[in-house]
Amino acid sequence: MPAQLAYLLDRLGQTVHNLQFTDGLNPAQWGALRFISRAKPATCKPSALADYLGTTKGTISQTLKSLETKGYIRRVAGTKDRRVVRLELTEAGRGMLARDPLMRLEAAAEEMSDEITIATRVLSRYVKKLQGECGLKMFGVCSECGHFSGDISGRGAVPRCGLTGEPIAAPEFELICESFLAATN
Amino acid sequence: MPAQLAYLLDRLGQTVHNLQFTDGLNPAQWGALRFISRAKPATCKPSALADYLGTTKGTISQTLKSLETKGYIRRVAGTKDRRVVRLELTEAGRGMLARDPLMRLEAAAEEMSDEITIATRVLSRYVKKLQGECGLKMFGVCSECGHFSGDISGRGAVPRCGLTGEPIAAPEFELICESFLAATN
DNA sequence: AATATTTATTTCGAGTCGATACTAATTGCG
DNA sequence: CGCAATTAGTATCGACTCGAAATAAATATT
Repeated sequence: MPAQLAYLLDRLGQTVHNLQFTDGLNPAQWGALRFISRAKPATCKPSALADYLGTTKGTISQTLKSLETKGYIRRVAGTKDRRVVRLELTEAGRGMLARDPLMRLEAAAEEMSDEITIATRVLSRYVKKLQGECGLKMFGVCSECGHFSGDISGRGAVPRCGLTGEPIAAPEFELICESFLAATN
Repeated sequence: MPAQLAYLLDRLGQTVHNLQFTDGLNPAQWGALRFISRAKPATCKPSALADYLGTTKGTISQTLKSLETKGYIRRVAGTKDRRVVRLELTEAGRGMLARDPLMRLEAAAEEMSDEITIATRVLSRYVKKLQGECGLKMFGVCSECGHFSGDISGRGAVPRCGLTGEPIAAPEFELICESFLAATN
C-alpha cells in the first residue's frame, strides 16, 4: 500500500471524531470545554479558541452560544478591553469534563503503554511539523515556551514571560497560552 | 501532563479534519471518494460507506447526493438486489483523487520516514484496538483477511474468500471488503 | 400465497459549520 | 482632537450532519 500513513491517520481522525458524540455534545463543544479548562485566563476568549480549533470566529460564536444555553460555560464581558469576552466554565461544565470521551484514548493505550510512549514522542514532532505546514497557529504551555525565562523549580530566577515581562505563577506553568513560541529544535 | 496521548491525538484529528476543506469538498466527501476508489465493487454501496466512516445512513445519503450533483460519482441501481445502490467514480471523480489533501500527510513525514515507519506500526495496532472498543465496524483488504485462503503469488492454491467460496482475482487483493475478518493476533 | 420481519436507502427537521457581512471598541496617525 | 484602519465578536445564509421516521425491496413465517 502506498498511502499507509495517510490511511492510518485518516482512520484515527475519524475514530477520534466519532468518539465525541456523547452526553449531548459534539466534538467542537468538547474541544471548547477542554480548551477553556486548560488555557490561561487571558487566553480564554473566542478568538483564541477559534485559532486553537482551526475554525472560524463565526462558528466558535455559535458553539459557545450552545454551550452557554446548556449551562456549561459563562461569557463575561471583558474589563480592560470591552470588545473581549472572557470565557469561564460553570460548575456543571467542570463536572462535564470528568466525562470527557477522549479519556478512552488513554485507556485504550494501557496495555501497550511502553510502545505507545515511544510512538507518542515521534508523533508529537510530526504533528508540530504538520501544523506548521498547514498554517495552523501553534499553542503551548509556558514551561515549554520560547518566551519563558527563569527557573521552574522555584529556586533560581523568578519565572517570567519574555514577551510581556510579567512574572508567571506556578499554577500557570502548564496552561495553554496564545503567545506560545515553539522552540526551534 | 496526564493526558499526553489524548491531547496529541485530539490535535492530530483536528489537523487532519481541517486539511480536508479543499476544492469545494469537505472531509466526509473526500472520505467517500477514497472509499469508492478502494473498495470492492460489491462493497461500493451507501450502507458500507456509512459503516466505514462511522456515520449514519442519512448523512451518507446526503453526502452522496452532493457528490453526484458535483459530478464526481454515479449512483447505479443494483441489478441483483434492487434495494442496493452501486457507487461508481466518474472520470472527474478519479481526477479529483489526484488532488487528495491527505497526500500532504505523507509529504510531511518524508524527512522523518524511518521513525514514522516504526511509529506507524505501533499506531496501527492501537487504532485497531480502539476501533474494537468503540464498536466501529472493521474493514480491510482480502490479502489480510481471516477469510482469505489460497496463495497470493499465484503459484499455490487458487485464492478464495472462505466466506463466499468465490475465487478472488489478483486486482482485488488490496481492495476494501465489508466482510473483512481481522486476524486474531 | 399472504403477512410479518429484516435490510437498504431516502426523506425530513432541528441543530451545526464555514464563509461572509456586519457592529462595536480600540489603535494609529495626521 | 478627529477619522481611517484594525481588532473582537456576533448575525446571517446556504450547505451539511445527526437521528428518527418513512419508503421500498427482499426474506422469513405462517
